[in-house]
Amino acid sequence: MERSQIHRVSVADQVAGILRQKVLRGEFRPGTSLQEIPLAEELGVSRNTMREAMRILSLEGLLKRSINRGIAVAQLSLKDVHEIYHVRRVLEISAVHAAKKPAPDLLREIRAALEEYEDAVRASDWVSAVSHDLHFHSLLIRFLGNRRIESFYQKTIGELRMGMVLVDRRHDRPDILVPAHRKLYQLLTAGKRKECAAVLARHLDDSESRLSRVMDSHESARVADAAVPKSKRSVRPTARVHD
Amino acid sequence: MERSQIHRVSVADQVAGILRQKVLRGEFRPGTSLQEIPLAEELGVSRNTMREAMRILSLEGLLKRSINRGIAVAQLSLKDVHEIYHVRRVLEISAVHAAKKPAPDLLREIRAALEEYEDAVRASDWVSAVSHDLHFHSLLIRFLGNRRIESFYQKTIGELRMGMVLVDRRHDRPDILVPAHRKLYQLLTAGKRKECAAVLARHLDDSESRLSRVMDSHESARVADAAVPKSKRSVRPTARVHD
DNA sequence: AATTTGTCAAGTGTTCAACAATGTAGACGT
DNA sequence: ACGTCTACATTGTTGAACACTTGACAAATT
Repeated sequence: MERSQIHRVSVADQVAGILRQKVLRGEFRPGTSLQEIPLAEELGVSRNTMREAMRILSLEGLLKRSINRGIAVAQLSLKDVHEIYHVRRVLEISAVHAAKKPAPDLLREIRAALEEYEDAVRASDWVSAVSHDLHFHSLLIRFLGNRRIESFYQKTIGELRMGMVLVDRRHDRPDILVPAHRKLYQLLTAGKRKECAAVLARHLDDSESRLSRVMDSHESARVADAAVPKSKRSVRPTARVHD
Repeated sequence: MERSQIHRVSVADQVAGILRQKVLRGEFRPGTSLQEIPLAEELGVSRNTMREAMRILSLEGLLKRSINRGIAVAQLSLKDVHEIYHVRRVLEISAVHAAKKPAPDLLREIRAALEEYEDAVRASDWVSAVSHDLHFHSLLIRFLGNRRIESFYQKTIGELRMGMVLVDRRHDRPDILVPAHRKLYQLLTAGKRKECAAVLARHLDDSESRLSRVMDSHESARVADAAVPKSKRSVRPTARVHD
């Protein structure tokens, strides 16, 4: 018996976790509306608990509520992507600057993430590659040693990930970003923080414009699709939204 | 008829707003436990709505839930204060650096906040002074022009404010911090961002150590108080907590 | 034909009442 | 004083009900 924390979490939290995974893995596509009753029945919980779970996710930014009209999976706009990358720049660069004498354990973890990332790329497993890429960056944030910043970063990255699973991977080539990561790790261990920050800034700019380009083409395709009058869309793109 | 947005928000959100105010104004002291049924009846809403409202606030960090034991107003530790000031340093300094050519409207708002702050200090209205002080800093964040960062900052400041209302104002002298703010504004309008950032960093350090000192004395007083066996405490300070 | 109005079903927002699961406090015996 | 047990209080969860909005379609109007 080696459980430091007994596994006691509320059902609502568990449901929120399940939904979160489904959203982040792309099982629920952005824009699709989630209805309380069917989902609650599907997971075998009551409507109230499902509401609580959805409330959690909407506060995390993964779901958008529009009052009396229901809840839908959040849809990232280009502006959102820009904003999220701005967040990343501010936090990750601060983190790198804070890595004056980094903990060896953390550096080891970063190295591990890097290797897994490279493995995934070699195996052409893009989904896994994206995951390890983001994990690499999440580890950088740990240099700040700040729980609040970490959870904010994590939440923000979650939104980004949701936007990334959508994109058709054939349109992007994650392997190109590998050398940048290797360089980052190298500069970090060498203690060249300033240079590392500069490389990181360029890398994030590059990554952002890459994603923006892909999303832009998708966006225009989606809009063109919507122009066809027949298609009944379940969710209005310009709904008043709160939360 | 000149209502741009008809006042349509869910009851749960309104309740959350009311509770938020009460917590931030110090009507609910940190550590006090909030019970669902009495509070729900007091505001004339059902228990479920109250639960939703409390869920919102606990995700904001103002309330702490410990499963099956209830919800209590969050209590800032010295470590929390340190972490929050760390967040402030990272974000506010980034913001000042981003103020290359600041919007004139924003500068005007900052000036207004500064003057209100000074007025409050002259009137010895400490509560109002703290409020305007924090508002001044919130406006700095706007230089980043990033909704996500702003709401994160706002949430963090909320936690801090909750901790500040508790401290007996006689132990601190907010007036001392006025010149620093004036200097910040002055450097900002002069476009001396680097220097402004330096002053800001010092100011935040000063502010943190000031609050820490006051809280430390309170803390020890509180602990000593708790040592008296008779006093029935409604909430255990070391409860396992989630959310 | 185009616009307006009425109707209706579906879904959310909210309430209520109950029960189960858990934690709390006091009584009890040792 | 120390644990154990029991009764009570509170939270967690469920299920059902009702009021209101919304969106879509049909009917009525111009």
